[in-house]
Amino acid sequence: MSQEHIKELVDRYISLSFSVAKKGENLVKCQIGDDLTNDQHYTLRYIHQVSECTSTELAEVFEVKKSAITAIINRLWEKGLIQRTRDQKDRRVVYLTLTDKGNILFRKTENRIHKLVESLINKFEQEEIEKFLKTYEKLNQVLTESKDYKMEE
Amino acid sequence: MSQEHIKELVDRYISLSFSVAKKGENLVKCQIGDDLTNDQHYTLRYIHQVSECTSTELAEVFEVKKSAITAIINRLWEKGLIQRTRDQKDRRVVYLTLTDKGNILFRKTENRIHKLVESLINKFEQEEIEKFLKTYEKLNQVLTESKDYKMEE
DNA sequence: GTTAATAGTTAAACAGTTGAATTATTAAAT
DNA sequence: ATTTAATAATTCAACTGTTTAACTATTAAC
Repeated sequence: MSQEHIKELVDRYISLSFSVAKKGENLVKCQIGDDLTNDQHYTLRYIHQVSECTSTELAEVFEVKKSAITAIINRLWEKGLIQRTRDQKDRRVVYLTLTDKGNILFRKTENRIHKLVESLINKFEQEEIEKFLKTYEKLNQVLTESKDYKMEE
Repeated sequence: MSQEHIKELVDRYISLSFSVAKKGENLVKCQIGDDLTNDQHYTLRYIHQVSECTSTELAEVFEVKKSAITAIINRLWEKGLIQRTRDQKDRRVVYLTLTDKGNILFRKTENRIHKLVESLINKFEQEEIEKFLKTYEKLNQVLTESKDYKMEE
């Protein structure tokens, strides 16, 4: 592939990924309302998915430091959406779960987002979506493998 | 499409977009180094692309409020990477351009990012990339049109 | 039984964001 | 032509999310 062609693909990809992420975030924020930020909703989403998890697990999944997780969890905890439970065997560990209030709020917002995406997804052929996600998954894999990429010179 | 299938696609897409964005950001940050944040580099990138622009234009492109742009521009200006020039006809307008220092730094970091992406892009067939970007562009278009999506109930 | 490692928190500092108020300038109204 | 509107940009206070470094509490290793 020529240098010029690569540059064009890169430029297209960078612009797109930025634009799509931004627009997606904004649309999601409209559905979420003022109760939660996007990151907070995403955190609830993960905990809901796995039922129960720890700060360390969240930090690994979100690829941030543990103190960043503490801050987010504190805000969700202050809103009464999350419960902290100490492990009785290993008392260093704190398990995070959704409270009833957290569950209700998550389901409500998730339902709104689901309807939004449903209204968007109809504009695509099913096969187009499948292929897109397949390449996206491959990209994710490649990025994971390149985690420790360093420049030579 | 069945409800269950939609939910699965949505879940896959949300997880992927989050993960890819995060990993991409981290890789880019490694190339940029400590001189710039990703947002700062992206701002330099846009100004470099269009040669000259205003705060209002940046706010529209990045879909944030103008005061957020002022903050970013201030930091770049303090580093001597950006120049502010008042329009002589309409003295409310301030044109933003890269300084020589800004140009040199941008080119250096952009070159490193370019080499990174080049090393990743080889893992894909050209046709796969084209199709992926095409769907991505369509998604971007659909999101743009849905900007004012509101729930019915 | 002392030393290491681990899980989580705290505090200071910073980037990015919003919203409301402000300044300076230009456009519109009548 | 003078007042009123709108526009471009900035400032300030408040907030979220982030990192780094120091710290507490607990468990594992030797």
